[in-house]
Amino acid sequence: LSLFTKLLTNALVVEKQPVMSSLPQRPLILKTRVRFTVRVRFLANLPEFKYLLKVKPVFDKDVEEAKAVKGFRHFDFNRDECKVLDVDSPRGDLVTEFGHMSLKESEGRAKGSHETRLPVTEELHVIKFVTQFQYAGLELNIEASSLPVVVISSTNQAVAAWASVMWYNMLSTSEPRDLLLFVDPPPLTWQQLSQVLSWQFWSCGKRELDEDQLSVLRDKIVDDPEGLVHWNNFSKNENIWIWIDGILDLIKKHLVDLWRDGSIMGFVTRDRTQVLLQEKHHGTFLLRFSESRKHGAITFSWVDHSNGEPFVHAVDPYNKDELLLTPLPEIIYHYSLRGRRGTHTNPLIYLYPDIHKDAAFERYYNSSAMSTPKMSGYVPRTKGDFSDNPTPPPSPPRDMPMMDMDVDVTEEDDELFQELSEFFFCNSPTFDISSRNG
Amino acid sequence: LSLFTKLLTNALVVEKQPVMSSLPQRPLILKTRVRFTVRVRFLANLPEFKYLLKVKPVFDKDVEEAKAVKGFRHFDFNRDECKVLDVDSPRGDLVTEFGHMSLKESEGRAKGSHETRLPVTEELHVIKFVTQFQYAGLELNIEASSLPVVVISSTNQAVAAWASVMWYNMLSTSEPRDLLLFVDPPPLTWQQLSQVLSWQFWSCGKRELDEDQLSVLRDKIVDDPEGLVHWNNFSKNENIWIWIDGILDLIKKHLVDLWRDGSIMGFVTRDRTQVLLQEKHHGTFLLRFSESRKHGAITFSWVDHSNGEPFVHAVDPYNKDELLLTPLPEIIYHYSLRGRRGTHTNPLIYLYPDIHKDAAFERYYNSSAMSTPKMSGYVPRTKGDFSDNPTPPPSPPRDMPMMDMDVDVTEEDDELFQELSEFFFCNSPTFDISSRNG
DNA sequence: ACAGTTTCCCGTAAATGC
DNA sequence: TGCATTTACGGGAAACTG
Repeated sequence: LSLFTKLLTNALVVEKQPVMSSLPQRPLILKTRVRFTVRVRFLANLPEFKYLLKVKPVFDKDVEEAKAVKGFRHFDFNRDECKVLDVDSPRGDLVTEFGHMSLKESEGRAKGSHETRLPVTEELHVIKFVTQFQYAGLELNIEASSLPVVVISSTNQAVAAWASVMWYNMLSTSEPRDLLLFVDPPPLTWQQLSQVLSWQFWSCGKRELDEDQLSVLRDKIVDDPEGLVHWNNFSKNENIWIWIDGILDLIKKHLVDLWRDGSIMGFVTRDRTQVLLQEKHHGTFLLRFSESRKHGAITFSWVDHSNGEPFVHAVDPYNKDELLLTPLPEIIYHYSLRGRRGTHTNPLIYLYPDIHKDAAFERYYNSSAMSTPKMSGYVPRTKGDFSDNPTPPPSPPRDMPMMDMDVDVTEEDDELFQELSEFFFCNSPTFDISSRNG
Repeated sequence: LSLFTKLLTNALVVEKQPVMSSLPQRPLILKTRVRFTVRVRFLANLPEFKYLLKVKPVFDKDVEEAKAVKGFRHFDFNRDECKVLDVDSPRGDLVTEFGHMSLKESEGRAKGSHETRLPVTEELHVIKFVTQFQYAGLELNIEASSLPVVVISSTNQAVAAWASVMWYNMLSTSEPRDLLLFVDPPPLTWQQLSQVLSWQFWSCGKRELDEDQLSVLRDKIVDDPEGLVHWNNFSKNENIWIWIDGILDLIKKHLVDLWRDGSIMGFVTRDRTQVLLQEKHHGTFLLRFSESRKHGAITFSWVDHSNGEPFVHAVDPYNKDELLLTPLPEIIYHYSLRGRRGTHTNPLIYLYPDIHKDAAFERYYNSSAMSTPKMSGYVPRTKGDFSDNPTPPPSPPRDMPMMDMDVDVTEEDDELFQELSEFFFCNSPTFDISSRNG
């Protein structure tokens, strides 16, 4: 039995509580003071080591990069205990679970000036698991490392942290782990970025971005002659990502159904909206996201032929608060404009190109909510019955993930390394999508 | 200089952060793990004791009652430090401030069965401050106690805790402190309870309850032939208080202006609404609180003469979520009913008895928000400009209070005791109201 | 199983640090 | 002073516990 020195890690981010789905996801975002769980699994099936391997988690162990960056933060685990690997009955693997883990910032921090420090969401850390044991006169130090971890202290940093995670992933498919990636972050090609963005929409709304949508995004995001996207424009100066993230959140919370159905064109410029609608029937409308509201908002534009010339109107966008109170299908159903002499009419008839709105949305009308709202006689309205429980996307970016980590220990084996690295990407949404949507 | 053994305390609850208002309030509700501040002041002006008095806070010191109740919880302070009394420049008093205090439940809890335990919101505790010093060969133990403290662990317990605080206050004006009051809580007279309730409305909405409103509440609350109100009916079985508290919260968050103006009749039965409205002009309406919604909701009823017979309509009540999005004056302004042939009219014309709605509410209309909402052309709506910042009531029940406590140390002095006890009640809202509103 | 109680943690606001 | 980062804590929901 020859043993090894080089170790491998694969990190799995899992749905929160009991759904121990095994869909692999990207690196980790951990929030200080918030509980997470790590499961460590010995890759080689060696039940004879039961109770012999004592594993200890260490934060940023031997991270040279940390010393190179001034003001790099230090963290510790709130509990600092070891666990002994035990046999996991179904598969017979050696595993253990660190539950109730959480991070706290530790004092010994070399405070660098603001200039020289990396923003916290660009600081990459790792959690390593170390074990030491004797066997046949041999003493071995085994180590396994997590994928990079972004440590945040407040949920308002999660958006920026997620941008880092995406950028990191696109750049380090098979390269060695580079914790200083954001000291001088390389640009992405539009091809790379569009792919990640599309995954995000799949993850939140069960549908990727189509060519037209991607084209609008490309025009917004790419301003480099060579078609590259620079980190600073993506997540710092222009901060396109914060805008996209607001839309993803809006979809996830209030528009999963309509987005999955493809009823939301979403990314269309005003000009193009004008062009598309004016040659359509009176009352044709489309749904697009607000380009100015940073926290995600959706609006509808419709064409009006009643004055001879086609005229395209647009409504002030609806944000999350409003959609929480009234789901979009209901808003569309009840939308009405005051005409001459106090008459009211609903100008929304066909969803672009020519689907009657009821054909598109009828299944989401909620009978009790759809009666004229706030009418006399205490009409009971049960609001949001179908929007309060949208099918939750499996493990979406915006959830703070539990950390469920298979620490895979094996002999020196570059092939396996390669295999697992690919595994990480192949099981990502892209793969799933291409096999589902053609 | 003769000294003393009997000590006195007066507890002041103060607005949260910097507003060190000195409006005295009732006993205390403290939430575990939430910071509070206690200021301790030596009543006698004895600057020569500067730096000689070392004060230590102790939770439930020598509380015999605690031992009598099975499962009585124990708490400790998260920090356990002493402070030395120093001279406070403006007044020359000896004071000190315990900042960053918080409570945590301690282990040594005698767990009683559910049956025998007091509900946590009926468990009364005290915080005592002890100091020991030598003077002229005399060694003295000085102690001062807070008014009773209700310790909760979650904000959802604050409503029930506040009920306890009110009940306690009405019953222990000048009696000795009884921490077991809720083991067998005495009833209140309607006279007593109505007074406290009225204060609550003053505190949240700057206006007390009038005779008509109190009469409706009396009919709802008193079911005892002798006009007594029993604790079980007030805060347990029927739990009238949770309903009233929801309304108080609604007022505080969304209706302070209208309530202060007296525009909200609020407590009116449906029957009486019918009687009042049907003899009024077409379009007369009144505002009343929902009697069924537990979390506070308001509705309007109006009389319609357009079909010959007066008919009184009512609208489905608006709750906090809805009022957050659209302030009530705006809702009333925009309310419209679909009539025959698609015409819409606003049935609300006169606020009962005969004030035109614009006369009553015009000052609360927000110009940009009042344009027809969600019309075409991206009409910018600035929602809630006048409702997001209602004048906050000074130190309202629903805020988790900081604890700012004058620990008043004096010689044996029953008169002062009496005086301070009265002070506690005389500076309560009642007094203020009667001197303001006549 | 259940009800009372506590913990968990997002999201906003405020405080803090540099 | 301004901006980046952390803390505070209400509120809803889940977890705990007898």
